[in-house]
Amino acid sequence: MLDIKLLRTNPQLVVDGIKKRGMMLDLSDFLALDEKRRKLLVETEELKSRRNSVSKEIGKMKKNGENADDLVAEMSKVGDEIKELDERIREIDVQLDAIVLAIPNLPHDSLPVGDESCFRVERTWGDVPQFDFTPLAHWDIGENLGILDFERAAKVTGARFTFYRGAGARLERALASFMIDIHTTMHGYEELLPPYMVNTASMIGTGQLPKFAEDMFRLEGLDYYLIPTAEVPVTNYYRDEILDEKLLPIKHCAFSPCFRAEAGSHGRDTRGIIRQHQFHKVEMVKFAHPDHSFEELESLTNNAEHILQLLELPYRVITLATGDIGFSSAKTYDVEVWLPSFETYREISSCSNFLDFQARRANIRFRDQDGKVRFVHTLNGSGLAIGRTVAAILENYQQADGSIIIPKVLRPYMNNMEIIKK
RNA sequence: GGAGAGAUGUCCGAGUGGUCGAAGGAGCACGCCUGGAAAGCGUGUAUAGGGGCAACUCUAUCAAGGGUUCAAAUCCCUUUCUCUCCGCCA
Repeated sequence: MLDIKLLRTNPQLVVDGIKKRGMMLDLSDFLALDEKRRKLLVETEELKSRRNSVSKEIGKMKKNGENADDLVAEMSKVGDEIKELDERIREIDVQLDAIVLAIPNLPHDSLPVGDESCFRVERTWGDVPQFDFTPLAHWDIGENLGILDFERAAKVTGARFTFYRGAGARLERALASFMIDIHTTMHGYEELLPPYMVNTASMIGTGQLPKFAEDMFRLEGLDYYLIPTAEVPVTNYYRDEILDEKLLPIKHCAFSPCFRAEAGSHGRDTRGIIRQHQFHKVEMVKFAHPDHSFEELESLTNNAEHILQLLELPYRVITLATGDIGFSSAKTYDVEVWLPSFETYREISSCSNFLDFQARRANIRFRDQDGKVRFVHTLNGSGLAIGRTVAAILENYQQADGSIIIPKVLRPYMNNMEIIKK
């Protein structure tokens, strides 16, 4: 959520910022409602002030045994007026809320301006593997080795679900443990294992709601949603709290399954495990001092890259353009891993600085040295998406005979298994 | 699921209709004291939103929402959460 005062005092700046996303924003309704609200607010507050002082007066009179019936009758009327005004204000508040919660964050100035094709490549790492045979797609590799079973998953559940089997399942678990271990021991993140369902307030806090309800799985009859990412429970961990400045930046990592309805992506990535309704991810979340959040974004991104370096998977880092960043983000780096069968880099981590956008929604603050209470900056990034990491390993480490060499760093997590073969 | 108790400021905790934005304590900040520190003492210490656009002032906030009342932290209702006992269960 953007600062209401910014919307009020500099609407043009907001409109221009949103325009960079390729979206038109009309704030005239907001400004009219906001002004009307403040007018009513003054009215009702004057009446309340009067009621408060007269009520005190009545109290004194009664104590002295005087008759206050006239004042009581008058205040009864004032009370009715207040009730009516408050009701009108509440209605306006609902409308204002709906408007403000639907406005995305402003893109940071450092972003390339344009649509999703306008990303900027920041760096590439590792050598793209050369094969003296035609490399297979990970779904073919997985099925050939009997470690991925799409057909039975479709029978048991439906499209966009997968059974991992044997060494495949083990690889997935090994990656989760490996990533968490690196982040907790080398990068200084404290692990959280969060609930996999959250309430509406949490979904609003991180920005999934109210705009993107169709992307989520909601439990019937309950105010619970399956989490689309651990970002939601972990960021909301500190919702409505005032943090100690000395503790910033607070860094948490979390392993969790992620559930996404993938509405609107019919026909995209229908094969394999790139786009599933359920996948695993290790997420990194930071709560940072506003003065240092962009430095924290750099190190967060480096932490994600480090995992790929240890796994010896080639990747690149791009800065998303203004038209491609997520609703809540001000700046996003995507880390993209090389997938031989796609002959391209595919997103495996998305690292974002949300500034105070989420903190304002979720009311996460800190007390600074002067005793002032301010919003923190929140950041998060995948570290990494595990299903996509499995896909990358299968494709990049595949051998001519269809077997898979297991990356060295994972072997201790897999009972020193070195190769997956039939 | 049944019965009961509870939810107050950064934290602990008092407060059962009017003088309560809220005692007391801890913590924190500043000052005094000290060679320095601790202890002591003193002072200060909520958030949000209005209006003046500065000193200032008003309103709201004692889990959330609604109600009673001239007036609610305090009374009533609903919801959420926490704790205890029972039941059930991994």
